[in-house]
Amino acid sequence: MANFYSEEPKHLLAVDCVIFGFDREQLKLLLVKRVRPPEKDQWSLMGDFLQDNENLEFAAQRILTKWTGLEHVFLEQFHNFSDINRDPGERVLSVAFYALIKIEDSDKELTKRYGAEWIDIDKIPKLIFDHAQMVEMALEIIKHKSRFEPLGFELLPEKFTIPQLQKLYEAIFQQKLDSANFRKKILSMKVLKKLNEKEKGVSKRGAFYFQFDQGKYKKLHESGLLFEI
Amino acid sequence: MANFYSEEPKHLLAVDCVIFGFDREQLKLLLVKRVRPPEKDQWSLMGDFLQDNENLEFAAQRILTKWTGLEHVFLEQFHNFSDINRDPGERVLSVAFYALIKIEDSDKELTKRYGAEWIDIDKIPKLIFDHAQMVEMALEIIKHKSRFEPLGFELLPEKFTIPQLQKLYEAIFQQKLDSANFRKKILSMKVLKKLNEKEKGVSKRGAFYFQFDQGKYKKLHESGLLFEI
DNA sequence: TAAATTAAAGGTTATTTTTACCTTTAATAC
DNA sequence: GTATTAAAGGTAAAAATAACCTTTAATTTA
Repeated sequence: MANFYSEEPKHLLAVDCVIFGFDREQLKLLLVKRVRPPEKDQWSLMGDFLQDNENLEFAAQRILTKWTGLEHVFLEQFHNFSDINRDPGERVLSVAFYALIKIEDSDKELTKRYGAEWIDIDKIPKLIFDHAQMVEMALEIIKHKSRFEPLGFELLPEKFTIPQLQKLYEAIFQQKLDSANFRKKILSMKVLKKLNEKEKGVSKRGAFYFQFDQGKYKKLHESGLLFEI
Repeated sequence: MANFYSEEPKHLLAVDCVIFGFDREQLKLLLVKRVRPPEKDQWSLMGDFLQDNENLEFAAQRILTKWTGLEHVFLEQFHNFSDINRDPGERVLSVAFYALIKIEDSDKELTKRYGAEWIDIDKIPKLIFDHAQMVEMALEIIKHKSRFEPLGFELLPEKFTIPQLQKLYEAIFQQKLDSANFRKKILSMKVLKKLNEKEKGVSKRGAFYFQFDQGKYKKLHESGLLFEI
């Protein structure tokens, strides 16, 4: 490939991932203690440098697979952090992604081996660089976005009950919801498929399992948006 | 500054701006014919390479000032385009911004001198690289975002009438709105200040001018969001 | 084994918001 | 001075939301 732009400066580009999970009670983030200087041993998001042979989405997926073993994760870039001194080591721009994963599908062995930990979003420790800002922004974004897009399902197992789904939204929005009204609303959107199977052991009566119907959602979405909580 | 990451690859980073304006009738984009190869003389967004001494926001503002003369423009990064071959010249990642400007405040002399043109969004010509994709995404984003944030005011003069504001939203959403209901809704948000002055020459009766009250909006926004169209 | 307990699931009603119009008003044009 | 037009304000039906109540299906306890 020719050098069309040889006079222009080049930059180090990092990809950092805010990885969200939900353990049936609380929203959690996957964090790790940084293994190299600067700020070695401080809590950090998962990140790496963009390589020449990959685009940003590929790099983010590569990072996610490294730490969780998962291959097809919901991932979205949301902001670039480009202040000149944001990394005390050297100038590095960071492209921040957020990821929504089903904790129980992830490779806990792998996560543990690398020393990563799932931490409640209201117990996040001090983070390196501008990572706290990344987390805050990612939280704002999923809070807003999950009102209009079916993000929630990315955090739950394939089969989930309506009370489980409600707990998730309560964790995201940080507020209690009326269970009867929540049920009505979510069912009125016609994107859930009821299974003939009940959850055991949690409540006496047991709640029916449901599945998110991606196909139905796509149809609705194409015929003018619909999903709203 | 030490070289902490000397083994990592560096990348060319462009900043491209989707610049929106509104001429009282139609949403418009500022476009220009590219002055250098590859794809010289093809229509393009305004862009430049990120320099070492600036962050992304600074670079975007620099580009905007160059083409419009305006200094404090509404600007927001919205997506990175990073496919390895997106630029046929050399690998360049692009950080795309959208800008909302008041056309009448811009330096038309400057715009003209550089050969830039305001083009209706439904008459956009073929664009270089992935710029069409950038425009499409920016449009989607302002369409969604202007429902929940007072973006519209960035595109109108300081003083505007409610029918003017309505026309703008009709251009953004690409649909007619009921004028009585639109008026009620926008006034119910209590972020407009009515001026004791009427628009002349457009309609017989003349419509009162209003101003957007940034202060009131901020107060409302902080006490839980409010703005919604 | 029957009664008590609990959360799921469904139902009801009042309130608020939205939508679709209709009426009045203030200016200009004829 | 009357007709015309769009601005501005008003109204009523319909839809959506929110608050709360009842029934149901299971488990636990007596």
